[in-house]
Amino acid sequence: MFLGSTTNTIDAKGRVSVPAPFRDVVSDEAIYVWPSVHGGFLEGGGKALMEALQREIFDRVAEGSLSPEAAEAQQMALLGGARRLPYDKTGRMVLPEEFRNHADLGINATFVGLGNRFEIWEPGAHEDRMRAAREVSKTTRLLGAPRFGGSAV
Amino acid sequence: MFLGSTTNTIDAKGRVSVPAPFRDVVSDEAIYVWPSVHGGFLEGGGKALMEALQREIFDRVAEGSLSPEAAEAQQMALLGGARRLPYDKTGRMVLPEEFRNHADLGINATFVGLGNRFEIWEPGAHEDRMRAAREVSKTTRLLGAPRFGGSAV
DNA sequence: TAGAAGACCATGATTTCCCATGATATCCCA
DNA sequence: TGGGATATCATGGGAAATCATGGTCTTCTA
Repeated sequence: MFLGSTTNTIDAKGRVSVPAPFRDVVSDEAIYVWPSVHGGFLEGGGKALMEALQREIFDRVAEGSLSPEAAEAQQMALLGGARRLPYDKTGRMVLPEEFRNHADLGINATFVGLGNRFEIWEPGAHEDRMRAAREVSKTTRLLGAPRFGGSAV
Repeated sequence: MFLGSTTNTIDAKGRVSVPAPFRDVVSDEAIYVWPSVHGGFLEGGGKALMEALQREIFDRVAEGSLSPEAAEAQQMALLGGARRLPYDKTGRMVLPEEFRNHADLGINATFVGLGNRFEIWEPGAHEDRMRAAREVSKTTRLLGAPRFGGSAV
């Protein structure tokens, strides 16, 4: 499971270290990354996630909740934009320039674990987004969240 | 699995480099390509895909979800128009002129990986197609895709 | 025998791999 | 519990391999 946030540096060659905890999650020595259609950041996961996404598209067409046209668009946007990024022995991968541009990445990239997948953000943009996320989550209490005391957050 | 988009140049002889990652996917030293019946682009895959498509036609006739006439039409459109394109030691194949015409290809061709298959587009046309696909896929949320994006959209 | 198609060689640019280094975190034992 | 030894991690740099592409040569065919 992808957990936590880590900010690593991108060197002149476009290389970034994949956070070690993330590396332990995936099976093959690679992660799969694509530009998000929801904003200026990257989404990614392991091989298992890619396969699950494909299967879901297929299943939803079969059950009729997704039109063949929408499925094709989905495949084009997801698979057509995605890339398998293998990392070397030291755990480093190359972020293609197009990806760095999409996420407006400079010399730093923030990896954010989100369970079965993760996101890659420009650190400043991630800060803003986290602030927004905290605002939203204030109104929702999960099991195990403190009921009293503390400033919570 | 075919993934990502790559644009390569077509030389005077009609030769194009098959993207190296694509070459790793197929078993024999060739890919199978045919003009799409859905628009001005080419579709293709490996030997495994061709066999799977044939099998699917056969099976669907057997189970009755496809009439023998429709099956014949499918085979005609698919197998009749398809060609096996072997690539040389350097990974380059020749795109027949009829194919280049169908996809309106000039000096560049964009290979788009879509899982078990791929497409070949004129770069400009592909850009338009990709933009449209990303628009459509915004509305289709798969496996816990992000509900709220960042500041930069 | 001409023309086209296919196989083979050459080259520069890019990418990938490997080693080295410093910093941080982890472990272990007194 | 402290403090030193060890392992892990992120990052820099250089060497080697790969890739896309231009060109030449051979072979088949009409």
